[in-house]
This record gives sequence, C-alpha cells and structure tokens, in this order.
Amino acid sequence: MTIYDISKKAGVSIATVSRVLNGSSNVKPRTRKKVLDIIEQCGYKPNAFARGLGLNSMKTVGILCADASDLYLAKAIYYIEQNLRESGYNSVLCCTGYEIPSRKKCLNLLLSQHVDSVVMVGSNFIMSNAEDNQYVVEGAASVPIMLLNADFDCPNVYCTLCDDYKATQDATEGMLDAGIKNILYLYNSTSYSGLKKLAGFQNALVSHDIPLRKEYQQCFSGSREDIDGVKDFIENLYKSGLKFDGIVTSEDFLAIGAMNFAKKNKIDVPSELQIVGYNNSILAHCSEPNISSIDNRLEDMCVQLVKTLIGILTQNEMPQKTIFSGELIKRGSTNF
Amino acid sequence: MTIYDISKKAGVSIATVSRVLNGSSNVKPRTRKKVLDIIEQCGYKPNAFARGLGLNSMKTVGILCADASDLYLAKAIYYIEQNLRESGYNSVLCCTGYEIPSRKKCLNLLLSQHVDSVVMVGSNFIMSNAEDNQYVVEGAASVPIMLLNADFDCPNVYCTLCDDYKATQDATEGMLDAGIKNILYLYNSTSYSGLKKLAGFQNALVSHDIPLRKEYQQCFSGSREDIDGVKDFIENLYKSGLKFDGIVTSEDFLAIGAMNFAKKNKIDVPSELQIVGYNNSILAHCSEPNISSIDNRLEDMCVQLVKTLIGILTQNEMPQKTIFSGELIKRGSTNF
DNA sequence: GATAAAAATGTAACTGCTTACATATGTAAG
DNA sequence: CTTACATATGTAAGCAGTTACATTTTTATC
Repeated sequence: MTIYDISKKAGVSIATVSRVLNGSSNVKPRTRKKVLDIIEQCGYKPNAFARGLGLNSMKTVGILCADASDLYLAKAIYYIEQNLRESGYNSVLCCTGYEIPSRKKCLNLLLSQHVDSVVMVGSNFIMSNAEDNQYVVEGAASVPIMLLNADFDCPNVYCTLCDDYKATQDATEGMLDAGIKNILYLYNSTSYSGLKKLAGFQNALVSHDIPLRKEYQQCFSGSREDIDGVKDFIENLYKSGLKFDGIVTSEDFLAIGAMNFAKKNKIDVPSELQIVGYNNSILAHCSEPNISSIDNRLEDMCVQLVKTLIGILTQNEMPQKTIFSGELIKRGSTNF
Repeated sequence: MTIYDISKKAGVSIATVSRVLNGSSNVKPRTRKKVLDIIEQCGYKPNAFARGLGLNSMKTVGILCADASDLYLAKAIYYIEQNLRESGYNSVLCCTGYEIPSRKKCLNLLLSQHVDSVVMVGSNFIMSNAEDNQYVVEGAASVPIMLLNADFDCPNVYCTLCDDYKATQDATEGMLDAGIKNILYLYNSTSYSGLKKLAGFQNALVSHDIPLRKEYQQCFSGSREDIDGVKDFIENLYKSGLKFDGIVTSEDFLAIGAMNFAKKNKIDVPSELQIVGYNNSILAHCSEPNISSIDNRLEDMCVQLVKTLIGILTQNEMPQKTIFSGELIKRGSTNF
C-alpha cells in the first residue's frame, strides 16, 4: 500500500496525497476529505524511510546514556522521550556503558542513522580529561549535541544543567549553620559534575572557617546498586573512630546507605546524625524518616533541553547553556 | 557524501561499493580494499533511510513500555536494548503511559517506521478484558510482537514470562509454614500478572486450610512513586485494628512502604512482622534489614526474549511461550 | 591460444516519498 | 466576457541506496 495506490483510488495525483499527508493548506477541503477517507479505509501508513529519504531527516533524535536502568538516568530518558514525541520526534535509545570506545561506537551508529540530534544524558559524558571528550566535538560536527547535566564549551553543543556547586554549598552551609560541625562528604564520581559538588562542599567549609580534612571527604567506588556496600563503607569509617554528626552526599543511594548504617548502629536520625541526599529520587522516600535531598530539577531540565533542541532544529538562535538552581527538599533526615 | 561519490573516487560502480558495504563475497579483494580505504578516508556513512527503503527493514525493533522511568521497566529496557544491539539491531523507544488509545498511537507510530518487531515491556500491556487487547492482535498482523512478562495467546505473539502464580504461592506457603498465620497481601495492579500473583497467594492459604478474608487482601491504588502513601495506607489498616504478622506484596515499593510503617510504629522486623517484596529490585536493599524479595529472573527473561526474537527474524521456528520460575531471595525481613 | 565456466563488475530499474515547477481551475474586477 | 491573480492539482525529477540482469574480466581446461 503506497501513496500511488491511494492516489489512484482517490482519483488524484500522488502530490495531492502527499500534501494531505503533510497538512499543506493548498488542498481543497473536499479533496482532502476524500483522500483522508481512503487513507483511513485502507489503513494506509506512510513509509518513514521514503519520507526520511526525501526530507533527509527522520524526525528522530538519538539518546545516549550510560545505563538506562539507572534510576536517575531512566527518569531523564522518560521525560526527554515524552517531550520529544509531543514535538513530533522519535527517540532511538543507545546504552553505552562507561567506556569511551563503546561511546564512540554508539555515537557513530546513531549518526549513520541520520538522527537529527544526539542527546547525551548524564554528567559522566564529559570527563575532566579533554582528550576523552574529543568524540563529542566530532559528533557536533555533524549534528547538534545536547548535554543533560554536563558542561562543555564547544560549537554546536548545548548544555542544560543544574548548578550542583551552589546546591551542595547551600545545603552544607545550612547544616553548618544548624551547628553540625563534623560533616562527612560522601561522593562517588569524579565526573565534571561530581567534582563541582565536591567543590561546593569544600567551599562551604572554607567560608565558615572550618579546615578541610581529607578523611571527611570519602569517595565510594562501588556501583550505584550496592547500597549494602555503602552501609559497610560508612560503618568502617565509624568503627575506625571517625566522628561525624552530619553526612552530605552526591547521590541518594549513598544517603540510603547512610540511613541503613544509622539504623543498624542505633544512631538516631536526625537527632544524632543528619543526612542529605542528592537527586530527590524515589530513594529519598525509602527510609523512615524520609531523606532530605537536593532536587536538581530534572524534569525542568529535560523540558528545557527539548525546547532548546526543537528551537535549534527549526533554525532559531538558542542559548548554548541553560543553568537551573538546585534546591534542598527538607524532610525528616535533617532538622534545619 | 553518497555512494556515487565513493564509486567515482574509487573508479568503480555504485553496485561494487554497495557490495563492499554489504559484505558480498563477489568482490575482488584488491577492489574491496581500495573501496574500503576511500570510505575510511572520506569518513563516509551510508544513509540508513535509503538502505531501509531498499531492504524495507532498518534492523530496528520498537520498544513499547508504559513508563521508562519505572525502576523495573527501566531495567528491562536496558537489558533488551543491550542484547538487541549486540545482535545488530537498534531500538526505538516509546513510552505509552497506561491508556489504550495512547498505546495504539505509539504502536502505529512504530509500525509506520517499519520496525522489524515490537517488544512490549510489562504485564500491563495485556488486560483481562479481551477487547482491550485487540490492538496487540492487529499489531501482530504486520510484525512479530514480543511480550515481556505477559501472557497472551495469539499467532505471531511471543511471550516470555515468569510464573508469578507459583512464586507468590511458594513464598506465602513458606511464611505459613513458619507459623505466620495472619498474612496481609498487598498488591497494586489488576493486570494479568497482578491477578496471577493474587491467585497464588489465595491458593497458598486454601492449601493450608486457612479461610480467605477479604480485609487481608488490600489493593493500593496509588502510584509506584508514592511510598509514603503506602506507609499511611498500612498504618490506617493497622490503626483500624487489623492484626497481621506477615505482609506479602506484589512489588518492592509496597514492601518498602511496609518497612517504613514498621519502623515508624516501632514494630520489629522480622520478629513481630515479616515482609516479602517482589521483583528483587534495588528497593529491597533500601531498608535495614534488607527485604526478602521474589526474583522473577528479569535478566534471564530479557536475554531469552531477544534470543527468541532474533530466531524469528531469521526465519527459525521458535516456541511461542517461555516460562521462567521465580524464586524468593531471603534477606533480613523474614526468618524462614 | 581458443573455449567454457566462474568471478567480478557495471547498468539501470526500483524502493516510496517530497517538492519545484508546470498546468489547470476558480474568482473578482474591469 | 476578458483579464489578472489566487488557488488547486499534476508531472516528473530527485533522494541514496539495493539488486536483477547484462557485460566484462579472469581462470581453468584442453
């Protein structure tokens, strides 16, 4: 069933059918109706390849993410896909893992599919080592690249992100102002945004004239799934004699691990220990009391990212960088 | 940069270039090398539309899921995408939500893109009302449909699922055998698999000669994100005087809600209350103690689903139904 | 070295659509 | 009833590949 069949049955030319299909205004209403009726009747579906061939665009954008099973990334993918589809674009998903060569391969795969753009979901797509980001530059040569929650200066690369630095700093200062002095910072990534958060923590201490102590900045190197590992990790610090009455983290799973550590060791939260998570994910609701967590406006970011993308694809000038402000959502794990 | 440019530079015809690109054996090694060198040199990428137009297949499968941000579905998508890509197929993702009309629309969208197959992720794609499943039958008319964790008898529809009935029955019987007599069953969906689980619970009681009591089978109708709602829901039951010393659930988020309820009300788990989750997701690790949860072999199912799909697409005869057995992973929230 | 068979390569038709351009039809003013 | 202009429709040339079939080149055999 092709456009030719329809045109024959409707007694018009294929151009007219095509015009009806594409919503051109230059079609007599009666003709339009006749064609639409026949299309409906025959259950005709236009062939997307042929259309893409003609338009050299399949109205498709590629989504690259390390791991779609990750809580946070999955949510981002969901929002982005929704917004894209509402704007008439489809999404092709590629989970790249965390290795550079695999990322290159996935990116090339998408480019060969003639996607109109590639969205990279997650700060881990930009590394502190400039060489590792070369593939992004190369990709941007053929198609606009949208980064979610990563910062990268390069033509044709657009960033939508949250000011993780400020958000972490604010939360830490809130805790300091509440009289908590021995704050443990727990993080798990040295990605660009990971380092920003760490810097925010450090700056909060500095601005309160508190010396930075290395043992109070701990990096957990296990996977995001290994909450038990986090619990053990903190327990070891605790047993080794480290004294802390507050924990600020770079992700909610670390905070949940901290909650479990506290419960196991009968440390009351928040009276003896205050805990702050990051991402304001469902994990923040998985403990009693719930965890105070920094919301980094994921949905807002995704909506904005798609808005920017559509703008670019329709030839509008768009800002290369949009920055949102994070905000601590206060719940039972803190009392400031 | 097209195949014509390459053919010109290499001094051969487009047919030869096409043959090199498609790995046909009828090309002189020297010619092949020359062409490949030029392709490499020019960074030429074949146009997937034109190719798709010719082959009428883009080696792409559509993935339909209600909500990619759901923990469980996200994991499934991840596994499926990975396995498909390893087999040389791409995935187009469409999040449909839970409404039938929206599902139809998404399915049609995918079909018009000439996907080679559509994978439907999640038991909620098959409803108990036959009429609601008509769109699946229609879809199967044009392309093989793969169902993950749903059961539906229809030509060209292939199911990969877990025996939720048996798994729930076994877990419930385990609890009964441990002397727990007042078991609350908490579920949240009347999808096909949701009803299967419920039946498994009921059957366990019956086989132990315990009368079914309606108030011990409670359906939580809120969203999967609303863990606090679950906690309140259970607390209300508790305060209304319902006595229970065990809770079996149809999903982990219900079990986490139960854990939070217990902690808030200072009910010790597992000595005073035993709790069983379902899906063995990360949520099972989000409480102290960890939650015993039924593992429904998600990864195995996904691997098998893709295996079956590839088999079908390569014209092999494949079983229409593959059933895995679930298994209770015992952790601290139970002591049997 | 001629001949037949096999291997390599080329030509051109075909895929299903979009769209520039050409043509036909309709409408309002003179 | 023309003429001019707007509106509607049709024709045919792309788009970038695949592939059946035709043609040329190579190889093997006698």
